[in-house]
Amino acid sequence: MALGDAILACLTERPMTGYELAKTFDSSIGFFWKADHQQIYRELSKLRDRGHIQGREVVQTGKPNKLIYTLTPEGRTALRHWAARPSTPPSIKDDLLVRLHALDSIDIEPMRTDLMARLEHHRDRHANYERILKKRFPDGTAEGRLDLGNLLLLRLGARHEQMVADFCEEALEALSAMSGKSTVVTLEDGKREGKG
Amino acid sequence: MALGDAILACLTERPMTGYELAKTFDSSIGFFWKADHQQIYRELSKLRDRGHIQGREVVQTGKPNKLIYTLTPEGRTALRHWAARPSTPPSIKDDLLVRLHALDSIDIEPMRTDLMARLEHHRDRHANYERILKKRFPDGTAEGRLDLGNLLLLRLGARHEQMVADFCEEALEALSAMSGKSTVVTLEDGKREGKG
DNA sequence: GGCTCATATGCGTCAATGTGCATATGAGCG
DNA sequence: CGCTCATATGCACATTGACGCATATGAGCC
Repeated sequence: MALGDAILACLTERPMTGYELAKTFDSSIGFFWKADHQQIYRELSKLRDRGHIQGREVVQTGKPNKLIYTLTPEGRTALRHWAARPSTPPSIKDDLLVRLHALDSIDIEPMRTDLMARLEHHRDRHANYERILKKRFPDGTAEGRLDLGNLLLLRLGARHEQMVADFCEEALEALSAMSGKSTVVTLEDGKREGKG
Repeated sequence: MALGDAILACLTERPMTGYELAKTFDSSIGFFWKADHQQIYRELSKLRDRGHIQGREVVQTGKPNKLIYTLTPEGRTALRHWAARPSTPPSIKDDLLVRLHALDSIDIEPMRTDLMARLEHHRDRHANYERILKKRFPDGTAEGRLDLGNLLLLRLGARHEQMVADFCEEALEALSAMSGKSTVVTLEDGKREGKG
């Protein structure tokens, strides 16, 4: 069980509908955890069956009625129990790493393209984290416990993205230095490799 | 499809049996990717059915016969095709992060215990990566493509563990500073909190 | 003789996840 | 009128993953 607990954790902030949760998993928590709305609705049903959350139907006109879910005392207890269990360190499991392991059996050009896309991706995310950090924690300190958790969370995210971005840069440089020997590097006109 | 490709990537090094692959996934690649022998055998069957690998039975006495799997040309092509597709950036998906997000709804002491365990874990892994790096790449440079891939791989692993370990340390410090206000911090005799 | 260990392969089940599809409606665009 | 978008919920199927169990045998230990 993992997604269920992540949902419980989200609902500690405020009651939410499945739709809102799906959006949350597309932004804040979603930076760390991907879950689409189908997964979330399925999990919500299970949590409701277990009595960890309670749904309150709100009748709407023009839109389908919505179900606002609230944590029950049982849900809070379950969350605390789950949080008291030792966490299992996750594996990295990045396709990039597998490709690096078989670097001499694959084509370099697509690998470079991919690394460049990934570099951009991780830089974007890093910038995003930094933006949120500056906005929510301008002086870099947190007041309450909740804030502290989110500050640490954002810091870890920022550092992680920074690290992976740096790694992509390094890998690209190393590949350039190496591919000069065996492969022609195709760049736009006017640009040239220092080593080419 | 992911594990299958990871297996193909492993088999570019040398032909292996399922048993050897399972051991590989418990050490080198296994630092990034967890897979037990059942998963591997199942995946090997699939890959064999697809013609990506070929099994050669070696009759043994005293032990069950073994099946040494070799990459077929089709398998190599499949690997290259897979490696030419853009990679999907993985999510972090660490229980610790979810707990941080709900920090004010959980118990702090088990959280501290967990962070300490994780700190040790990531430090161990970091030391392990550094050890392998020093052994395989004493001067920090790689010769061929294959070596380059593995050097980059190990570097990323080392940095990742370092970063997470640092993060655990920071989180513990922040928690200590904070818990002095609301919770009694139980430490060994002689130690005291600056803020307590 | 029974115990576990290492070698070597595999099945079955269930939870977790990923992907596609279905339903319902008002609002805005062409 | 048909098209897509945003809101809001959900089912069905396939894959992936985690966990336990089964089989077979030589070697070493008590």
